[in-house]
Amino acid sequence: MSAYDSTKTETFWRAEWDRRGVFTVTEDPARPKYYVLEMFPYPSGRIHMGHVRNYTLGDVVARWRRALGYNVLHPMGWDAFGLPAENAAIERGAHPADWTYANIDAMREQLKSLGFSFDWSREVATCHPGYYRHEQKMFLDFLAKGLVYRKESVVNWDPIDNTVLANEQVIDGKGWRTGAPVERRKLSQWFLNITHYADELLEGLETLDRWPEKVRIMQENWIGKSQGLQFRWAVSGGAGEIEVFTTRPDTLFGAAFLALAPDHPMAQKLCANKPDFSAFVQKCQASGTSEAAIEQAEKIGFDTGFTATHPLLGREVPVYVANFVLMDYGTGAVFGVPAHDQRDFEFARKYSLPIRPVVIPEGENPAAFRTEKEAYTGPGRLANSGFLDGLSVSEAKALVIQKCEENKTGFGMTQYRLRDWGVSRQRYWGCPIPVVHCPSCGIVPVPADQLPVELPRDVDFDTPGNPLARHPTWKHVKCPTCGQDAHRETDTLDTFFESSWYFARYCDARNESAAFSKDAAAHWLPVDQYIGGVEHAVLHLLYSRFFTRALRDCGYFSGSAPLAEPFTGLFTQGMVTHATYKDADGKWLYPADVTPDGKGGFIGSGGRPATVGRIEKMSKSKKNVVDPETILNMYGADAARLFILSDSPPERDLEWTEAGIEGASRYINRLWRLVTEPPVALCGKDAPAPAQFSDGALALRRQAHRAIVGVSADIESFALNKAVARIRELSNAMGAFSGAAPGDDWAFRESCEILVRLMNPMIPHIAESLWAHLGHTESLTQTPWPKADPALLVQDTVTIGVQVNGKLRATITLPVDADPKAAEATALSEPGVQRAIEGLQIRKVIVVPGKIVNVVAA
RNA sequence: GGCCCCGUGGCGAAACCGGUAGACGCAAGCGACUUAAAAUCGCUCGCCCGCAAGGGAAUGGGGGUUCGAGUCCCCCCGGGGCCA
Repeated sequence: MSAYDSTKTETFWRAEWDRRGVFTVTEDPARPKYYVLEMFPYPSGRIHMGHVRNYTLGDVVARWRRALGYNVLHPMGWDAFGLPAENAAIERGAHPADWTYANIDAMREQLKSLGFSFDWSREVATCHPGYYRHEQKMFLDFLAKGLVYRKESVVNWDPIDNTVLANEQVIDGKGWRTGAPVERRKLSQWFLNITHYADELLEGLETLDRWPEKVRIMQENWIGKSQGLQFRWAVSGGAGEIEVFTTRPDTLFGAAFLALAPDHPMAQKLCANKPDFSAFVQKCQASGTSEAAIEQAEKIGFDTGFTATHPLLGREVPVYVANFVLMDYGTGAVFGVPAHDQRDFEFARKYSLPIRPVVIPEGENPAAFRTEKEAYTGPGRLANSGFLDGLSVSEAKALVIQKCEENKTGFGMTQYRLRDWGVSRQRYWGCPIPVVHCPSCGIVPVPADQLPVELPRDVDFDTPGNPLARHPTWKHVKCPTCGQDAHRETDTLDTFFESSWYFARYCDARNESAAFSKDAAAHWLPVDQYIGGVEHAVLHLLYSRFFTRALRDCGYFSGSAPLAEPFTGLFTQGMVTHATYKDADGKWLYPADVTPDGKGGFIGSGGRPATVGRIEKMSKSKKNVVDPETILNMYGADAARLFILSDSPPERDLEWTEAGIEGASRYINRLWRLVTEPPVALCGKDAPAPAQFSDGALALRRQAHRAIVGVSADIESFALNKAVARIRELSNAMGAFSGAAPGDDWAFRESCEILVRLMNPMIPHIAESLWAHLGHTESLTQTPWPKADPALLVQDTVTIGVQVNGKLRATITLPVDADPKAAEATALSEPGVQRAIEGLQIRKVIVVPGKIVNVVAA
């Protein structure tokens, strides 16, 4: 038999799968459904190793579920709107649409060459009007439902280009292209009311038991629910009242000061005549505006000279303006309790304010307890707090809220860190927001029968700013209500909008009259297994969870089974990393240009020495990238898939190495030889099983049937590196098998057939080829997963360790059902055990059947 | 600073409910085949002592629980993530 030709084999089988249409799926109510989805890519033009890993994981799941008899939906599409297309237009003059569709064509070919079992008939591209017309309808439905509103919001403004910048286009506070300091401008923008669902999104997390704990915690933190008290303090001299929010109403008696955000209206009012105030405000802004930066910065304050009246004590406390109070959070005003908040503590030290403990840890004497070095934030009982004394923290919180509600100075309330989702982008390459601004009717939705509002094709990128806004005709329309001159909204939607519902579109991707039919959604949703990078742990996943609820409330799903969670299972894969290389000048080198010098060092192109740097995530900037296409051409899809599944558990980072892909490739060739040049001549395909097997054949059969159970469990739990190891173990045993006894050929063929089916989800091309070689005409894509024979899974003997005082001294092999007395006797008769207990008294012998014998001696 | 995750041979990793630590692979070494190389096949391969048989200490460090701890508990060190 000739050497394995991966290119020929792989090309043949991909064409064959295509010809037979084996991955095109329709709803089959007779079988259980399984929806496996990988995060769709941005069509940058080329796939990278992260894609290969992501889609290989999904493909294993999809092929395995099909073999188990599920009705599997496994689609693919393109997250096709976004800034890079506009950059290409500016830099190369390519039209964003042409550039995007060309990239899609190129990447589709690349994905196809990896043999992924996608149902390409359901492919979507979010930039296609056939996709975004439904999204525009959703926007209007949300608008009608009160889930969309408009408000003023701050944007990053580049004063040279006269354009709005996305956050990622702002580098160190400067525009990425112009380098000009970015200004903050207020614009009227569209928002989605995600906070309406804050509680539901939080509660829903508890039902997601097949999500990583890590991601659930991230979302919980992001939503950031906190319960507390909002109440009023009167400012001295009749200057007004200040609304204060706190999550620690229990510590009210420890209040030493009141602090306002620098941009709080009351701060502006109280300090209007103070000459130093504006300098102070500038100083606050200099330390940065991010929450993290403020936390690191020194706590500074500005004494307004005013006091505020403590609502329960009647005492006066000073009012400061402080850099650590944020206008965005709560009411922009806090009261400071130095003994129980670290920031307040530092602040009080600096300005010599009293530090009065009011929560005393259990077991401490209230009279003696002091907070000397840092604030005490733990639990305890209230003291020095009048009517609260002796209560627990939670009891005191409830009582203070109750008191404030009784005397009408405040009320209990819940705060969220989560903000509403701003979806307006002043960009061309996005989904147009389907509304018209009319001078007399105001905001008017575009009537449903006029959707989609399509992007105009004739735009220019010669001048900065939004091409839609300066297009000569596009935005000028008649008001749909009154018919007078009006203009279109020129903002487009955030691209997270498209990715918030694409999983639902796949259920019914060619539906022209609706985003998806209720029946199709009811059949396929929710996604049973979603797979992607952890970088989308918060935004994309939270937005999708929100969308599903918003769509539900707009009647998109059938009433009998209203959907809340779009993804019931989530797997977040690790990154693909690679060593970095630099030349003598410190410039990054591509791995492809670096070769080992055989002495542990490396040589770059031109024979110049190269140094190896850290292993890092593959990135273009560090050039430590390996192009999947190069790998495919050299080793084939199966080898690439196998390597990416071997060794590293999928949730951990995977280091791409040349040695690793070489090893995978060698194994593919070994498999080929194992089946095509077997150590035992194969018997006929349908030869009857012999009545008796040799010991060797029996051992091989046992191993093969155990592998079925093991590999199944490993795939189920995403331990694909272990699944690969088990397959290798089985093939190693088969390679070492040399039986010539009657029936050995039958046992070997059986193992071959099991092996090939087990490896099929991972390396499907060679598996198909070997399956055909074994005489089968049916494709593996139609072949059920092998079933283990229970009789071959039971062990009749077991080898266990014998310890003396916890140290291993011997191993013994016993019948599985040996009684403990026999196990003890065998164990004690072992020479190693005898040696170890020589001169000692046996105190006790612990026998755990099937596990261990431990002799305790002294 | 808070919360969460992770530290196992030269390397990537296994080790189920606490019960033989290192499966599987990579790298390395030796040998066979070959005129030679590649490929392939066989053997060795965590550390220390020992020719061996065997023994000793070992899962980041320290302590604890237990007949028995990589696994459970406490403290510390180091790395990573999220939120501040």
